Amino acid sequence: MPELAEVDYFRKQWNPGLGHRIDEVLIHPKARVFRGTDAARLIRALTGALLERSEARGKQMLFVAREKTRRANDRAWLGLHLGMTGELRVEPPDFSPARHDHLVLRQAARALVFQDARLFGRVLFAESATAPAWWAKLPPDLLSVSFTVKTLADFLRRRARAPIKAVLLMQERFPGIGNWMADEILWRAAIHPRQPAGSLDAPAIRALYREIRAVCRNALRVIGTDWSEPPDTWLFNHRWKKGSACPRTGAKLMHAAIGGRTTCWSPARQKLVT
DNA sequence: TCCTATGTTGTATG
DNA sequence: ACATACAACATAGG
Repeated sequence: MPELAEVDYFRKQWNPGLGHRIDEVLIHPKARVFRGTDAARLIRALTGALLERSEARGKQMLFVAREKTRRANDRAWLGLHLGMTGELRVEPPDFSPARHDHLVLRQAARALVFQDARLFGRVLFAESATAPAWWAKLPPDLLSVSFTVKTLADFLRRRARAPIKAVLLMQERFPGIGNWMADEILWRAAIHPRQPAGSLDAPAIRALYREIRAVCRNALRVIGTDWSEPPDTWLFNHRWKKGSACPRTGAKLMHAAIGGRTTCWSPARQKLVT
């Protein structure tokens, strides 16, 4: 479910817990979301710690806590990835975790819950004075000044033979873009999802750059703020149901698997060019 | 029963 | 080594 804006929306669901102590940590230790993570150490470190702040970068979230017993500069770094079905929510403090509630941070006035039915999500953890590599090495935000037309063009050249739809899903360059955002971007830029990434000319690359930024901005503003329904001028509201019409041309939308993912496009405005 | 799902990753192949 | 394609992961819902 979660892409850039949905992730930021879920991150903010835990805002009521910032500035408050964690009294108890409850986990399902054998859940797949803890693969590669020392869950016992996570419990030890976060119990009694003060939850200070949070951030989101692409689809990755970070929660930073200060431990009582460690040196003043040390922090506990909790990374959360929501996978396909992860969600963050708040429950009353006496809440008991259900089957899919794999991590619960219990505080005096509330419980912060991470749920994930399909277990494609992930929990990361570190204790250190500076951010761990899995956070510090994340690629630059698509709305930051370091994502430029040249950055984009260089990446497309390296992935020249892959369909542009598959390339937009690569998190190493397009953090936060997922299946619906990729389709929305290509539809707005009038680029066919099967178009090889290396075959885009300079005007197409500029259009792609512009629409990547626009879709990120719009998604964060509309969905990321309060999960508002996007307007019908987006592809978003039409892409899920087969047989629906392109909101710009009125022509029938097409669906096919491209890059291993269900893809929706408007053949009336997205043409393969050779 | 079969198919689908807003994601990543390990592995095979070129 | 690098780029590409795809099965696998686990569960719920239509």
